Amino acid sequence: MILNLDPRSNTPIWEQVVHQIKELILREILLPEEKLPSVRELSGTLLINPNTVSKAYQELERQGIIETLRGKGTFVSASIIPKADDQKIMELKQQLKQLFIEASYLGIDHQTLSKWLKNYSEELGGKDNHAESE
Amino acid sequence: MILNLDPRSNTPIWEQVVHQIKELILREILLPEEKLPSVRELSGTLLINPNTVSKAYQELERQGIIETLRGKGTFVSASIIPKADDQKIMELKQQLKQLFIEASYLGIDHQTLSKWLKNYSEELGGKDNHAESE
DNA sequence: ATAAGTGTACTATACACAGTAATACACACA
DNA sequence: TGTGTGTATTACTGTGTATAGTACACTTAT
Repeated sequence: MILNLDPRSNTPIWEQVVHQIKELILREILLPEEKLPSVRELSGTLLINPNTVSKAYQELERQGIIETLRGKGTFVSASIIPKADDQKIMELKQQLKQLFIEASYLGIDHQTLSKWLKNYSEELGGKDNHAESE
Repeated sequence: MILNLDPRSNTPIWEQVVHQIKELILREILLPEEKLPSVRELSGTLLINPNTVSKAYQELERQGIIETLRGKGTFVSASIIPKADDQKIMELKQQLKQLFIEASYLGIDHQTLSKWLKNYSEELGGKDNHAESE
């Protein structure tokens, strides 16, 4: 598995791993029940510390996205149920608001942002996107 | 000036100050040419270090949003011109993509996000919203 | 001139966290 | 038994935030 990591980014490496694996699952490149690379293997290919990979896997498991079986490996969860965590939704809205403000100062209006969102939806969310009938 | 700061947030205090002042300007609570509180005054009311306020002001000036006059004070820029910085736009799109992914795992679709964006636009962007002729 | 108020610069310190490194442990499976 | 899993622990380094204190340059009003 090859991920795009930026050591100079301000977002921690383990968080970048979390983000990109979630994206791979959304894109259905990683399928339910599929086995992920071992901690040591992935740390080898990504040239990062095993502890960093472990931290990413633990965070993904905490979110219910992957499951780990001691001695066997880590696997994509069979069914990923979207959790309507109110706390996280509030944080997301706050983040969206901040993003809108930054966009405003770049001369980008909300309609353009919505258009981009729609593109991302078509590009990534081919799964439960209710798009089959379109 | 009263801002809502969260010392336990992972975003630095000076960055929170930057964000909230940008929002106040968008809301037209802070008007062009208006004087901002002095570094020492704001650090007093916010109970933070003057250096932290100074860092926020310097970042705002770097973005062309405020202007500082030595010995006189800091003021909101007379005209804030949206700069179409390609680099920043790319970062914004990346951030929006990540936000969409997180939303997907919370069961929120792109249409809901667009609706929220529209709300923010009406709530905040009453200024140069090209809404005069519409 | 003098004083007060402005932003700025500099050094030092404390603290938290990311990341690395090395090691050891518990479990599954052939 | 041996190899490959994930996990836990400890120590160390580096980076960045924030605080604290001090000093400087400038503007304005007295």
